[in-house]
Amino acid sequence: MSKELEKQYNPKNVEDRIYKTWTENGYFHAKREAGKKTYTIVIPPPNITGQLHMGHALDNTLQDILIRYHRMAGYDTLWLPGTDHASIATEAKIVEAMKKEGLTKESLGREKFLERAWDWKAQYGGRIIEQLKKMGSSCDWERERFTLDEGCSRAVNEVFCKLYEKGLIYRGERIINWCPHCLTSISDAEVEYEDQAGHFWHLRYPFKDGSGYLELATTRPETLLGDTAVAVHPDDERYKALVGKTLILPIVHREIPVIADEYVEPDFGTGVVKITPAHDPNDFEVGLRHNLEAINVLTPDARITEDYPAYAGMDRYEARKAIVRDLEKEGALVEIEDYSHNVGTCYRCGTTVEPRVSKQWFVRMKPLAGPAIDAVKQGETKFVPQRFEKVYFHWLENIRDWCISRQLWWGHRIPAWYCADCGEITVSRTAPTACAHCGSKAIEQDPDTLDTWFSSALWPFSTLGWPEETEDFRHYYPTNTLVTGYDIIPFWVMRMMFSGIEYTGRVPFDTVLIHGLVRDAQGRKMSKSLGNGIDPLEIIDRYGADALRFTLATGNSPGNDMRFSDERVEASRNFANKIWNAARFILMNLDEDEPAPHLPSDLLLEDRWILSRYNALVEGVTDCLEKFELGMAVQKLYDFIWDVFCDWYIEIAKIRLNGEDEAARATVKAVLVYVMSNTLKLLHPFMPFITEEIWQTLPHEGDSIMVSPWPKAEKALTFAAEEAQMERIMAAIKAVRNRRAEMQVPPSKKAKVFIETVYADTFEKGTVFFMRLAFANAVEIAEHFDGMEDAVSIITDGARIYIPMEELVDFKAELARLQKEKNAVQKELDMVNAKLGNARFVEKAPAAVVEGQRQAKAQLDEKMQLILESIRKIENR
RNA sequence: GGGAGCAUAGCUCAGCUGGGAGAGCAUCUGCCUUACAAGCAGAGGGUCACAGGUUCGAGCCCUGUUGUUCCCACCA
Repeated sequence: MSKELEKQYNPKNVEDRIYKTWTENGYFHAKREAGKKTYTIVIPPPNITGQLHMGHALDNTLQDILIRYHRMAGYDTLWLPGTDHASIATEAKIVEAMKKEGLTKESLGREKFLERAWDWKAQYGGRIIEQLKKMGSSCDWERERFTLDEGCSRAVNEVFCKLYEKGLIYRGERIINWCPHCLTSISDAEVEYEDQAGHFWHLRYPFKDGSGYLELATTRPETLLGDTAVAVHPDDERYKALVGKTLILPIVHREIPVIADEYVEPDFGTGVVKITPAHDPNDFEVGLRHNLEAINVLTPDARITEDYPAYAGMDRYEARKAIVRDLEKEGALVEIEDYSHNVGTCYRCGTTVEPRVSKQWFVRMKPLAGPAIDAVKQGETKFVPQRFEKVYFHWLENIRDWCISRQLWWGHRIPAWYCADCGEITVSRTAPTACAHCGSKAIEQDPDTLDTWFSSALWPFSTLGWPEETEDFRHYYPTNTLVTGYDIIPFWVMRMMFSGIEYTGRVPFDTVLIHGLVRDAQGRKMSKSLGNGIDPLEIIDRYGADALRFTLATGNSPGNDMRFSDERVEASRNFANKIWNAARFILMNLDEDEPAPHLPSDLLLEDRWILSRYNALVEGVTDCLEKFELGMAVQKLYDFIWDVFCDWYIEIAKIRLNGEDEAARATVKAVLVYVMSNTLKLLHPFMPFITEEIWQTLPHEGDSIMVSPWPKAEKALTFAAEEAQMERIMAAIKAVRNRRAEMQVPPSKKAKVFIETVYADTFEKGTVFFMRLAFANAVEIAEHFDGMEDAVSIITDGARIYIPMEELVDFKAELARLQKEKNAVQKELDMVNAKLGNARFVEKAPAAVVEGQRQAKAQLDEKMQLILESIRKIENR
């Protein structure tokens, strides 16, 4: 015994130490090696305010698996990390913190506020990076970026100016989604709709000429203050004659016209709609078509303006009550109906969004969307799983112009200056000193900043140095795989796609690997408000990062949500411990100066079998990784390590390890180390820490498992015949164990085993296995044994096994069991015979399938013979 | 209203291009067998939601139905 490991694997003794050696050796750093294929992933940058949650843990586990695999497979591999300034989320947090000190943005002023924001970034921006390191993420930290750093900011300015020059960015007065809490505009993608219980207020608007009234219904009576028309459908016979007449708006007593517009659905409600262009997106469109005035009745924080003294200062909901009351007084309220409808809310704070007319900057999307659609249609970028293409297409095909200006301070300030003299706009990459149109010095920069996602959209190339033609950009762009959740497709994936195509002329990545959400054990979304979030760091603390990663990578297929539970992590932890102990066992048997494993030539059946199985594993795991079937890869590794290597090979290896034959000992040790250390390589992308720790302890060549070459499948290691022989022996051993368990024979009771078979050569090779694994104290093999009438008999694949344990044999039970077995085999035989008897099956099915059935039939026939014989013997007793 | 996912063992889920119904957990039985009780050896447990269809053959492909989850959508 040369080296010893602790009895249980303790990740805490391992993880930080190993991570440190990796970074100290610069293994994560991409070196732009000539002649190597590149593999690049840019990280979805987490928010600087964020804490690592399960979503990050999953996302980064998948990325690290891909990165580590490709690095070992010989690619020049770059995983570029960084963080996002997350303007609205961060600003909200800072404002909140300031509130506790009695401060507001305005009282502090822009400059002081930004100082605070940068302090905030310095304090919290590094926290999530440290947490990513805990996960084992092998990012190139020397290339870490931030969306608001100098380079990214230059890219943002460049893009803004380019698009402006091309006419793809414009400033205009439009109706936008306004958050009265965050006090900023937000984009369509940032609005979340939810069903809210509300009411339908049926109102009547009187005609000016006293000829009665029009009845209509609304869910938002308070917007009545801003009504500038009432609309009906042009073909609606009921109202055709009324179009053009004038109504008196209740309460306000303003004169408004009845107009005809196709937008109105005649069958809905009374078929009459009040039109409030300033506070409803549809009404806004109607207003444009009919030249209606858009009267803004709400302040930015959604209170009624000073223009309506009776309600001035009331918020939307107070005003609603007051106005309904007044409508009732005026006799304009007909009835109130319960009604549930879809209401837009701010994705950050949940406040009900207020559609609002205001002057904002927009990106003209139609010209940009087309090429982004084509790129995916033509397969330049593909989604895994493919079905998510539909989400992508749907958004791009129905896209509206992107509102990019935000009334926030934390972010990229819009590079546009307004001239006080001529009123023109100067857009410039660098701060201008005078108006580009009239030369006036009286210019002032737009106070607004850009949507966070504007800079995120440039992330795959801004981080590599673009707009400069840097070495990194030339070398690593376009990137390869983007890993993200399906909820981010409209926010980010789509925007990176059109941005990449527009600015660099190339798609930013060739594959988008989409994963689902991590839910709690009950299947609920993890959320702060529910308090059901599971902290990945706590899981790491309890079970280790490898166990967490393994759990996240397994039992889940791409794109589907997964449930997370402690039980699953426990199973992963147990697996880590299993590997640990397998390694411990091997190490116990190695000498101090054991050389790195080279396969000897005097291999036995079981050596060839395990090598052959290992070889198939290499092929399978590699194939799965190439196809992004990470869950399947990990399952294959689990099954091989636990069920094949540990449960069978190690047990069998003990025979020679405990023997005296030094040559045999050397051979089995070499095979053990060879299979173990190479399997560790295959497992390394999934469980980087434990694999490194063990690999370092085993005899090895090279400095670290993470930079060692990925195993290759070799023809020379495929032993089909040995696999088949071994399977036959294993089946026999299982049959013996099974029978003994049924008869409740304790393992301590050893027995002689007689194997009656025509496959003597095969079973000869497995004689010792029976002693070790089937509780035998002696094994005899022959084509026929006499005098076994009183022994327990077991039918297995190609053999009948006798165990003389007369005192335990209940012949009645034996007979019943044999009958049962006979029936089972007969059933199988019937099915096989039916197939083979079907001419169309034999003719049409692939040759391999037919051959497989023939072999199955032969095996079943053989087994049936053995069973019938046994039955006859018992009956003849 | 449109689109998508899911429905397989008691629970959570795999099952890739059609040919063996599987894993983990839970349950039951027997084991401290000198790597591992976070373990070992066994066992039970399934009309693969339902109804049709294609096929020699369907958990898998097609159509429909039901249930469920999610995304999108301007019905005031």
